[in-house]
Amino acid sequence: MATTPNPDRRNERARRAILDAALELCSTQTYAGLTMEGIAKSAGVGKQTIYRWWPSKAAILLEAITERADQSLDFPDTGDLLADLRGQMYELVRLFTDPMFGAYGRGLIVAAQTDPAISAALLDTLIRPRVQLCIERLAKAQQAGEIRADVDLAVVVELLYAPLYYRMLLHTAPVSSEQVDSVISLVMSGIRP
Amino acid sequence: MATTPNPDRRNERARRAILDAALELCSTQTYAGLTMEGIAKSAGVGKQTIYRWWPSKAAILLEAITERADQSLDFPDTGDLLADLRGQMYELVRLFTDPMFGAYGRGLIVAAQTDPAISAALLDTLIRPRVQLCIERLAKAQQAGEIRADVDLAVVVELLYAPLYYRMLLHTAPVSSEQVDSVISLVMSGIRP
DNA sequence: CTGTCAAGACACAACGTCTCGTCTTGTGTA
DNA sequence: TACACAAGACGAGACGTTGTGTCTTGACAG
Repeated sequence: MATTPNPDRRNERARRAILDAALELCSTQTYAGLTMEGIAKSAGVGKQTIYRWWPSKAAILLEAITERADQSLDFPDTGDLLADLRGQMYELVRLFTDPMFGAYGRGLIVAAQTDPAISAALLDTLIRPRVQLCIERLAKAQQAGEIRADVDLAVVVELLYAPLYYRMLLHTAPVSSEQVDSVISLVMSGIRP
Repeated sequence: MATTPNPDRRNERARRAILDAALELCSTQTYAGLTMEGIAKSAGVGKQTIYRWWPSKAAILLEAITERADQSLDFPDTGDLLADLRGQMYELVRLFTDPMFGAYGRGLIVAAQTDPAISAALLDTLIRPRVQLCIERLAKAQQAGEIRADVDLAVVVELLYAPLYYRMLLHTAPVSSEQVDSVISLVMSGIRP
């Protein structure tokens, strides 16, 4: 069909089966080993049903992940900036070192290198909202005088999180909570009044 | 042949043609569009000749890049730490924003996600030697009292360079010399005595 | 009764292996 | 030193395999 499909008549059972099969297969093997045919077979679904609703396997994964990641989007504010940052970043370390999430997190970033649509969706739904929340938390601290007024908070966020992505993607060393502590310690001493 | 090929009888002309064709094709199209058959055809070479000497297209690119990157491996030491860092990092920005290098740099990192051999080679030949040189330059500054004695220099290097990789791979914002300036400025104020 | 569904056939592209016949190269012999 | 020759690297491309994305079919649900 060249015409756009009708979402009202969509079979929810098939959608669920496809998303679940994609995550299931991705945790079993590598992202590279994930195929449309594999997903279709494992979900008990025709290939056309997949191609009707998703343009690529990366799009499937992105939807599956977004669905699960929507929860726990809030950045804590206990009044203790260090503790809040540490808690949030430890959580990210947990995700990055989780074999399942690690596999498809890397897979999505890989897909984003060649597929601009995936790149944009990844940024819009996962990365940027969380960066924004971190900036807002830092802004409160800045207003409270815990951070120098001239510091660009967007740069601080990059400084905090980039080393985690760096290690995850380049495999120079394992992502760890020790790394988080070192990074926070150095960055904090650079932005304190 | 199951036996290993004899390097002494290797045809240098074919090797050159393959490496050149790989770089050429990689700059023309995307890394994903790079195929063994394409390289073979473009180099005027049989596929077997490629498979005899390289296990994957990533291995070809790695060798081609290493060959060119060997030069200019030294980290400058003009006595001015800030200027030295800035110069070296501007150079990296230039590479990352170069369309050709950008394409196969990203390609190599992508390949490293699924191929441990590529990952190891990438680290050993390109990443770690340069990280080491940066650490050594920082160590001199530390001995000269420009950096606090308790600062872990390996973390500093990650803090400096990770944001560039972060932007290159996640496409949150363009890699730029302005970013370098912000990062250096924040990091320096965190490590000064 | 229109459109989605599961199933699978289809043409295409790239993979990695293989088999040719040709040409090159290192080595042993004179 | 000169040369002959076997080993093997070469270009070309056929081959079976796998995954791609599209199309067709008949069943069935909104």
